[in-house]
Amino acid sequence: MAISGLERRSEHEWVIPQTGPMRVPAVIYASESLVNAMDAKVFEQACNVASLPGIVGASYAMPDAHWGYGFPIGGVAAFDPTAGGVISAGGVGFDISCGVRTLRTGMTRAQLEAGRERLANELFRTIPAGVGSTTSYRLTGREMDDMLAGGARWAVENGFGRPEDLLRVEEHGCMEGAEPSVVSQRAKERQRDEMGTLGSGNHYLEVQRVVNCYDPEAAAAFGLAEDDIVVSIHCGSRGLGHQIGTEFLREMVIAAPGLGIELPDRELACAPIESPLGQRYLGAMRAGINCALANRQILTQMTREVFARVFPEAQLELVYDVSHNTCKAEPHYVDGRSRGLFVHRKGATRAYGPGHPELPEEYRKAGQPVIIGGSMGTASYILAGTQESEQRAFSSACHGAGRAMSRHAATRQWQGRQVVDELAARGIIVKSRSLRGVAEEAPGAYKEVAGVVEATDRAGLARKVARLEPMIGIKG
DNA sequence: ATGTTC
Repeated sequence: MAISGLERRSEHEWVIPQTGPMRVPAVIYASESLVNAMDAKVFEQACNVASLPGIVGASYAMPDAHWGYGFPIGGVAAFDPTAGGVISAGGVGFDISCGVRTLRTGMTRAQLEAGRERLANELFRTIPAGVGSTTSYRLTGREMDDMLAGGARWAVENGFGRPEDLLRVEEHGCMEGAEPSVVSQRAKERQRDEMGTLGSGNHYLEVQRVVNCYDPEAAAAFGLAEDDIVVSIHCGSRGLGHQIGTEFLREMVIAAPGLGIELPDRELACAPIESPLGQRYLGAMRAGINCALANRQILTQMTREVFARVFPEAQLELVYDVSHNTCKAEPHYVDGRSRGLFVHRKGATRAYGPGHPELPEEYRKAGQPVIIGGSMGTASYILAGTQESEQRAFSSACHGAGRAMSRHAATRQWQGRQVVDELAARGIIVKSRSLRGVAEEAPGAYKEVAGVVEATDRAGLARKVARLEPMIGIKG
């Protein structure tokens, strides 16, 4: 079946050939049914990205792609700084380094059941969640700058977690090249008492059980077996990342004409990586990445403290921490030679294959853990990066189910209370301070995560390792 | 995503 403008290259790969202002083709990795269900805006946005200066290879969309600000969410694009390549605030997204980490507890389902209700209550009471949530960890100006430079490493040095955690975080917990001095005072003020908060929207803390190991060897390498209890934390850089995104987006829109950049869409505002503005954004964005890494690290420590009260035997070792909204400098092979590229992944996960030097020793054979968050009430997945992913989309994979309808549409279709009750009937405890938020996040408002993961696996972006089913959800 | 519209 022909889908307007798309050529099918293989079962799970679709191409929009280079035309007009496009500098490279657009490539969509998805099944036929996912492509059919995608908003045409995704294809339009992928083509717009393909027209940006210095783009290398192609503009990619992952199987969970949906309409976003400028770039599609589920979009991947790499740029060569020596060829006028650009960096785009909209290409990273507002929630800089939003991501997810998974902790294994060493507990089985039967052990959890004995105290599940109490654990849910304690987590809900302890983990600050929701719009404008704050904590008592209020940072001084100096501490803020140290946190922005040090990320999760700063958090560990300040008592939040264990040094060995850092081996299982991208960038070993600290994004180098962060420039706290170029982050505005306003961004810092917004973040001052938001460290260790979950936030709202699709962010969550979930207690899950491993229900299926598709690749037992890789699952064992990640410390996972069927019936194990794990905890996943999904959140980002809170007010700070949002403020950085807002400010630089505005500045890039204003600066673009003077930098000789013609924008097909003002939401694609960007600056050459080698320009002073590009460098300033890079320094601020990297500080935003560190903020998110530190935030997830602090939340990890808070979660450990809750478990210590309810299940003292639980261990809570970090499996891995991945970021979904980033632009990172990485070497990639293009046409047989290694080039230093800046890879935007917006709603997309890095998925390094086996043997990559960035990976911790014990994961080097299996490949990078790729954590795919489901919606509340549906499964999450752990995948592993593949060797061929490097040739697909610069070692990238999807990040979640992806929304199937707007938040507004979801609130017309569901009541929060009804969603909570239906999940409870299925044995899933969901706790949230916002019933409207629960309605917006109703499982039915998302694509079928299993189909997205299957397409990701079949497209060769990452391979399935394990499926996780929710047991407790703490929502913003 | 977001002190849910500086």
